[in-house]
Amino acid sequence: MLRLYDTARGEVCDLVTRDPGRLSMYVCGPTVYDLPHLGHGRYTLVWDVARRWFTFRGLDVRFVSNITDIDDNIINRALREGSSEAEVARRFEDEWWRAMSAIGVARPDAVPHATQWVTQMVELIESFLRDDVAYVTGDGVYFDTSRVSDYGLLAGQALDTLRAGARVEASEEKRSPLDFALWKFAKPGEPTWSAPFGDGRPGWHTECVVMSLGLLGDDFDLHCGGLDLKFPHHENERAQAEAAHRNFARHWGHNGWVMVGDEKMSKSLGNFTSLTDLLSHTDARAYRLLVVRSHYRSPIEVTPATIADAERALARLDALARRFALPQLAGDEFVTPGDYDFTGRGADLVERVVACMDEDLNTPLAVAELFDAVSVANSLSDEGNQVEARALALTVAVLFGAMGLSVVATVHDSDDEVRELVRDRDVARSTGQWSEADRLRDELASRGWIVEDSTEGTRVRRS
RNA sequence: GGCGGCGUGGCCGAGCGGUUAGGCAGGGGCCUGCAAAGCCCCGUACUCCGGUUCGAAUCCGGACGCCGCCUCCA
Repeated sequence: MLRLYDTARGEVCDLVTRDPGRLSMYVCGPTVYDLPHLGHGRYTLVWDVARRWFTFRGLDVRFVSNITDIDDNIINRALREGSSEAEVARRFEDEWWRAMSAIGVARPDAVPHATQWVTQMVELIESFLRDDVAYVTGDGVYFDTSRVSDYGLLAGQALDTLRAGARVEASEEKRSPLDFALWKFAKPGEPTWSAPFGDGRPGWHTECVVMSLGLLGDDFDLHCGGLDLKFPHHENERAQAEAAHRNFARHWGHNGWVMVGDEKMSKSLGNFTSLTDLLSHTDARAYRLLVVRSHYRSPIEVTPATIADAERALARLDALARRFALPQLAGDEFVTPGDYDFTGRGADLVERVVACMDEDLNTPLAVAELFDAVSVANSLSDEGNQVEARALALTVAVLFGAMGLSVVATVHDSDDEVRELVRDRDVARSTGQWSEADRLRDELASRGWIVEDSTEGTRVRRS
């Protein structure tokens, strides 16, 4: 039984899906007004791993994640750049998918765009006005949070205690500081959609309720996002669903922050590193490994030291892939167990990893099991037991693949000159000319190649 | 002020009542012409103070330190 921490209940619970054998999940996507940073990278990786794992475990997963393509930040950026909102949104959405593809995060099954769902949002807001759950002010339509009795469930706080600490916003017509905008009336020059209660644009919290319910239906299984969305974003989504008398997510998942020193990485603090920057000098797989080596609900620190650590660990996996000529799995195709016949040690490993992963996606424990198996596979091979060794190594690759991490056996393409040096060195070694062989190795090293001798002759790989 | 989380060996990071977590780095050995890769051995850690227990990193109480949310944020 798959188990997962549910924020609403505050504990790890059985993941009982609406339809047996199927799982619907919605992950709150980005607002496209800037480059994706490491925090976006972490949440997309975490939920990509979850999606792949659920698939590996035999669930038919439907994965929906939105793009918020209209909001204040986009408007401000367009204004600053003298371009249009649509242009800004399109440009950064392109950047987004480029980054996602670079870190190996699979495309969602559906990608709703806020601007495509305005009609449904307007209908929802109208119903709120009709039911007196929302009210109109000078600048928009607001949701009356006092109308939802259990408002604060996700935050774990009662409404009145939330209000006590809320900072008061200036020039506010809201009845309560907790009330939130469902709709913002357009100022001159801003993008606008017509609505019976006044032309304008939708508020952020309204998009996700409408799109998640619209695409996955009432009572869908899993709603995920970064911990910062827990409150107020997800709370506000919940409140709307409740006010609309619709069953919302059965289960809530939230991932922890990326930290910079002792601070959370965030746009407002300005302490972020873009994914593009990271990937310019780091194997994207190292970032995925770094992410799965800690639990998804814990904070992680991404520093040159932790990245370097992950890169070296990854090199160990790639060495395994080279030694056993393992296939490169993961990528767009999801790994499922049906294609493999696990026996003996491999079957035991699968069983152990499944136990770790099924219990609230304990990837760090699973990774520990896998690294143990790496040593065992190498030992078996050292002892000459090639059949068992390779079977176990393959199982390791399959299970990492199930988390979306491919091990890579690729011997990088070398040019003619390099191949000649390698050939010369093999000749020198076979005739015992050690100093010549060493000189050729140094020569290769100076060109950025690491030399590895094997029974099949000299092998080189990029340093 | 309210709510929540965290403090583990040089670093990263699991565990959450009794058994070696794991990785990286470091030391020693094996293998190798020498290396690389690989294997073996080595650190005996849990912020502090009390308590419960045959036994606590793990439970309870307290202290200290740190972080987050309550406001846009993945």
